Parts: sequence; structure tokens; C-alpha cells
Amino acid sequence: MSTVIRANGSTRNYVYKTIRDKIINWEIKPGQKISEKEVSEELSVSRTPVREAFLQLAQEDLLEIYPQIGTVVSKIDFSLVEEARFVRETIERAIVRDLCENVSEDFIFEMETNVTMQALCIEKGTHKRLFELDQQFHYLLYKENKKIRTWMFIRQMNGHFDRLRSLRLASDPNWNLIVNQHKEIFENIMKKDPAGAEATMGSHLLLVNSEKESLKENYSNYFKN
Amino acid sequence: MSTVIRANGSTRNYVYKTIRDKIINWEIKPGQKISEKEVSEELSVSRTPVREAFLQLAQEDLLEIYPQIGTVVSKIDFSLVEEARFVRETIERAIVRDLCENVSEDFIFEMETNVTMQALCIEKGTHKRLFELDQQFHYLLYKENKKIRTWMFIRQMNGHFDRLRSLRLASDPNWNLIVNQHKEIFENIMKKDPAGAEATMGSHLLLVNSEKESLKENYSNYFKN
DNA sequence: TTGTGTTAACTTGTATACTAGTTAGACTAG
DNA sequence: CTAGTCTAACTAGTATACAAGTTAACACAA
Repeated sequence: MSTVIRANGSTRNYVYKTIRDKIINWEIKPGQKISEKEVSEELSVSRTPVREAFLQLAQEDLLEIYPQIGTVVSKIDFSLVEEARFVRETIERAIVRDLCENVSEDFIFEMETNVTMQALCIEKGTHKRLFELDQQFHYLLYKENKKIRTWMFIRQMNGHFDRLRSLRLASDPNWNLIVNQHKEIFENIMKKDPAGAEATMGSHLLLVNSEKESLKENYSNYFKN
Repeated sequence: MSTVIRANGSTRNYVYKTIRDKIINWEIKPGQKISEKEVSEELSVSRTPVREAFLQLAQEDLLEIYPQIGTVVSKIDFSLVEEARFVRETIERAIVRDLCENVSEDFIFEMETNVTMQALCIEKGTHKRLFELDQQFHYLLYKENKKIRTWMFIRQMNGHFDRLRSLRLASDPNWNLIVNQHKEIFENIMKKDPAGAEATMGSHLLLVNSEKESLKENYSNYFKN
């Protein structure tokens, strides 16, 4: 292991981030087998940190570990997607409502930057980049409302939700709606319109439901139900 | 390791549950040192499953692991308590509101049983038993609303919140208010009164704030701030 | 007495060895 | 050819060995 990698965190964390990223971005497919030994050889580390990363990913329902049999990347489970969506909608409605009372200068600047970059992404960005900006947009809301720990925990239960969002961005290049909704949520906060912000956030987090059926048809192998 | 223990789950899980229970019930105090080797000897297992349990507990902010230095049980952090309280209030208000539309027979039976046992607890129960019934009461709400996964994730971020609740039950034997609120929430659901249920749940989950200051004074060593 | 260097005993992180259990395929008996 | 058995190669779970770093106590010199 190079010192460079370890400087950014432990080996365990490096393995965890690497695998999680691959799963969310569909480089490793739902249902695909994956083994501790195989990964440890690919990344040139021992089984221990790989195993620890696996346990964390299993905790997030991204891996299913069957003792003495093997480990597979979990197929997308719509009930998990729906629960994650429900939690995010409920919490983020409360957050944007609260943010209408007062926000900091830093927040405004970061949001303006983020929304601008999203608009640029429509022209010449990748879906992966837009996904990251989307993620950051929501993170900024939690941060400004002093709910960073909440964000981290919710992120943990978002694995299946995130994979669906990622797939949606990749398969449908019409990103205008999403970017516009982000812009609108931000504008509602600036106008101190809690009802508007809440409503927009609600419909924003309902989007994932709209294409559920078509995705399910086209990629049925990757879904549990 | 006896087969009996393993039958109820892996060694890792056994260690995890044992330590978590001790932390929540103040058998291991905030700020106290704890080491992988020590625990592995006490429970007669190797360091590996103990370490894995430690990692999970650190993930829940119940342990703070300092590499090459040691591990301590984290002191109670009010900002974490508040975030956990916020999430639970927001989510559970939404859940009880929704449950006012329709509930199953099983749910009614289980809730009646639970509330009755809570009432008995006031007379001759232990605070630990009441804590468990309290926990089960809220779990039943999530279960009936098909949010079991949500419950499991929220439970993960409730370590600091739970310790405070446990301390409160132990130091103030006046449990009437809590038990009555539980009863009232259930009755509101049965009366199909969403506004009432939501309001009662709101004030119920605000209770922990009320004695914050006095607990902080009497047990200042155990708090981070 | 004070300050400094050394060492020994700890800590967690990582690597490896061993255990127990599953599975798929080859091989053999009928 | 078929059915059944056995084996070899895999899996994850657990135990142990080693690495790297911290700390505190102790010895010793100024």
C-alpha cells in the first residue's frame, strides 16, 4: 500500500469508497458475485480491510453476505427505494421550510455556484458529474440547517435510491427538469416561501417514481421485485 | 465459543449486542476506556469479531477509535441528541398521521398489550423494562406503516438519544407522563385524529429536552458540551 | 530538583493461517 | 446412460501473528 493512499484515510476506507462508488455507478452490477479474496488481490491489500468494507456495505444493504457461500451485490429493492425516498422527502421538506427563515452568505454563494454548474452540465457534462452536483445540492441544505450527521445517516440508507437515480440520469439525457427544480427550490428559499419550497421539494423527490416502471422493464434482471 | 451462542447469530453480533446494551444502560460509562483485547478476553473470543463490533459501534458514534492510542465510549453530545430527536419527531409525526387512515387488527392488539404492560411497569417495573417497552411502542408504529428498514436506520443514529432517555428514566421515577402520552398517541390513532396524534407525538419527543439542563448538571462528566 | 532520553508495555491496523461449510464436477458403480 | 458419491476448489468466519505508533514510567545526567 502506498503512503499516498493511506494519507487520505485508512485502507479500509479506501476499499469501501472504491467499491461503493463502483456499485452506485453500475460498474459492478446488481446480482453480480464479488468475493473478499478477489477484491483484496485486485487492490493489493489483505482480506481484513476488504472484509471490513464489505461489512459496512452489507449494513447499507448494498451487499448480501451468505456465510460459506459467497457475497453478491444486492439487486435493487423497490421497497428500500421507497423507504429512502419517504425519509428524504419528509426530512428535506422540514429542512427547506426551516431554511426559509434565515440562511448564511456562504450558503447562498455555494448554492449559486452549484446551480450554475448544474446548468453547465446539461450542455457538456457527464451523468456522473451531474449526479455528484445533485448530491452536493442536497448536502448543502443539510449542512446549512446544522444536520450534517443526519445527512450522513440518511446517505447510508440511500444505496438503492442512489443507484436508481444514477441509472435514470444515464438512460434519460433530459436533465432539464431536475436542474430546474433545484433552481426553483433555491429560489423559493431565497424568496422565503416555505410552502413553495416544500412543495417543490416534494415533487422533486417524487421524480424517481415516475420512470420506475420503464426502468424496471428495460433492466428487469437488476431488480428484486 | 458455544454452539448455543452462535445459533442466535454470529459471534460478531453477540459481541455487538452485548457491548451496545451495556453502553445504553450505563454499565459502561461515557468517557470510559475500552480495548479490543480486553473485551475479547472477557467474552472469550478473538479480537476479530470484537473489532468488527467496535467498528459498527463507532459508526453509530457510540465509540471513538483513535488508531494506535485507544478506544473510548463517546461522551454524550447534545448536538447528536438533537439531530436524532429532530429526525424521529419529523418521521414519526408523518407516520402517525398516515396511520390514522387505517391500521390492522394485529397492530391494535400489539399496541393494547404494550400500553397495558407500560402501565403495569409504573407500579413494579424496572426502568430498563420500561425503556424496552417504550422502544417497542415506537417500533410498532414503524412496522405497521411498512417502515421497518427506516426504523433500523434511525435506531442506528439514536445511541446518544437513547442513553439520555435511559438516564432520565433511571433518575426520575415519575413515569406517568410518558406512559400517558403513549396511551394518548394510540388513542388518537384509533380516533383517526391525525392532528392530535401528530401534536402529541411532537410534545412526546420534546420531553427529552425538558430535563436536559438538570441531567447536565448532575452528570457533567458524561457530557461533551 | 529538573530535564531528557530510553525503553517497555500498551494501543489499533493489517496480514496471514486455520476452520467449517457449500458447491460443482468428475468419476464410478449399476 | 444414469444415479449417486466423493473430492477438490471455492466461500466467509474466526484466530493469531506481526507492524507501526503512542504513552508513561524510570533511569540518569546536569
